[in-house]
Amino acid sequence: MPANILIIEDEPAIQELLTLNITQAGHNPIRALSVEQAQQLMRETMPDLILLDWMLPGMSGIEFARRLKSDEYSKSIPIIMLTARSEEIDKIRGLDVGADDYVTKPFSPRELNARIKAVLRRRAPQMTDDPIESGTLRLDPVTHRVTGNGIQLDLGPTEFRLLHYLMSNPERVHSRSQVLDRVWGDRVFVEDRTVDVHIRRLRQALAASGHEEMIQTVRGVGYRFSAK
Amino acid sequence: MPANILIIEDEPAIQELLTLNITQAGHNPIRALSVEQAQQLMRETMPDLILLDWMLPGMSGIEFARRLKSDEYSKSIPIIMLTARSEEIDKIRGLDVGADDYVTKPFSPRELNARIKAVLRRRAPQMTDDPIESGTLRLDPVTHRVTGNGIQLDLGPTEFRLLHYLMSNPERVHSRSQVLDRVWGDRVFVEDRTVDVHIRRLRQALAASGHEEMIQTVRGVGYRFSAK
DNA sequence: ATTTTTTGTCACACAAATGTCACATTGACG
DNA sequence: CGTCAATGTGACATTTGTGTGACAAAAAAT
Repeated sequence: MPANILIIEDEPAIQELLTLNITQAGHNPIRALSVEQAQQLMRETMPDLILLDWMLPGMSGIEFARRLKSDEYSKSIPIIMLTARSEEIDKIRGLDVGADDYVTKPFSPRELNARIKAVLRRRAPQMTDDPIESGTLRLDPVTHRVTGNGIQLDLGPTEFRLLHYLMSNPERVHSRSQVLDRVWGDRVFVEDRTVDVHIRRLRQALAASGHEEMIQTVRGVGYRFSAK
Repeated sequence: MPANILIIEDEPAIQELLTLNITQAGHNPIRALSVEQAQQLMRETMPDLILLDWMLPGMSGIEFARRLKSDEYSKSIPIIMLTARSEEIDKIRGLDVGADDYVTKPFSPRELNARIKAVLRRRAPQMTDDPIESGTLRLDPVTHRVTGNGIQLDLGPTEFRLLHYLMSNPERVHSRSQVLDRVWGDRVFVEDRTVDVHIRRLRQALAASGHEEMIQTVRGVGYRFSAK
């Protein structure tokens, strides 16, 4: 699956190299030579990943990364930092920017692509408005309906959002706090165990249409949705 | 992350200097003035890295390095060679000892620490969320699943973490305390033997999918994971 | 205002997982 | 071949994590 990758790099030669790499890997590069340009481009296209040089004219890459990670709409976008030397990685780590990974220049195309792949795989896919089917179960975000084997399920609002989230990210294990973040909203003071209760209610509702064991418990970690 | 670093150096002055450096860098120096002493100390503590002078009384550093690299139990331990002059580096390189890096005396503390750090980072891959495959065994941290020959293994939380750790660092011997540090957490009061029990449980689970002898016992030292 | 639904939390039950022990087995070494 | 230390193994009590039903407050519907 191709992704939009925003490249923020002021040196044209490296720009070019990165662009080439990303294109060959089947992704869609978006090029910015400065932070200002990047901000402009981000309004137009929401990138799936940002490649960010840490030394930039004007605002430093570090500062920009920190700003991105503190903003509600952009903080979920993974960032890979480009640094000149390996010692700098530790320095940047210490500064506690929210970067997801680091690559040192000069980099090998193989390494870069491997890291891009890893970061993209790690990120949880967004919840869309497209209908989702999993086995005989079907959830339609638009009509707000869930049917299993033809029967319509009766879910409460929270149960619906929970199921929507789980079906959007099948096979993946979700910790309770991850679920709280994504399903309840970002600033809640709700106990972790509350998730358990809602999982149970959801399981009960699913069982009513013959869907048992679609939601699995991974002890000590969280829950997983699977078509099975 | 502090590491045990074995220093093999006969000149007391340089010994002292190295010790100081390593301590300041937050590591734990183990001092040996001769090869014999070093061998003795290696039985007691398994070092994460060896700093080795190439000119030593008795057996030369070169010979010792070669021996270490040919020995099953120590060949995975990285070695940094200390040489008097830069021209000697090429000579030693030509002799094809398995040294991982070289430092010339006199050395700057900064350079030494940088190289130590680099070697340690190279040798100790951190546990990531990337799936790991080893032969027909596959562990996926994201889905929290382990499959062997297609069939899914049923592991407890600790067994999973343990296997994850081992598979992240294969072909390498881990002492019980190292395992406790990395798998259990940083400050536990748990008996060393507890590791043995969990290793056994893990072996049992692996055997259920036909994976025998993937975890080997190195008597007096620890355990090693190997694709075989 | 009253009823109904939804929600978060709690207490308890139950099953899985954990750490430790005692004993069996193995391997190293004289 | 015998001794000793290290490791394998099964059993056990305890701890931990999760399922579950009930309940009251809050929100929504009537």
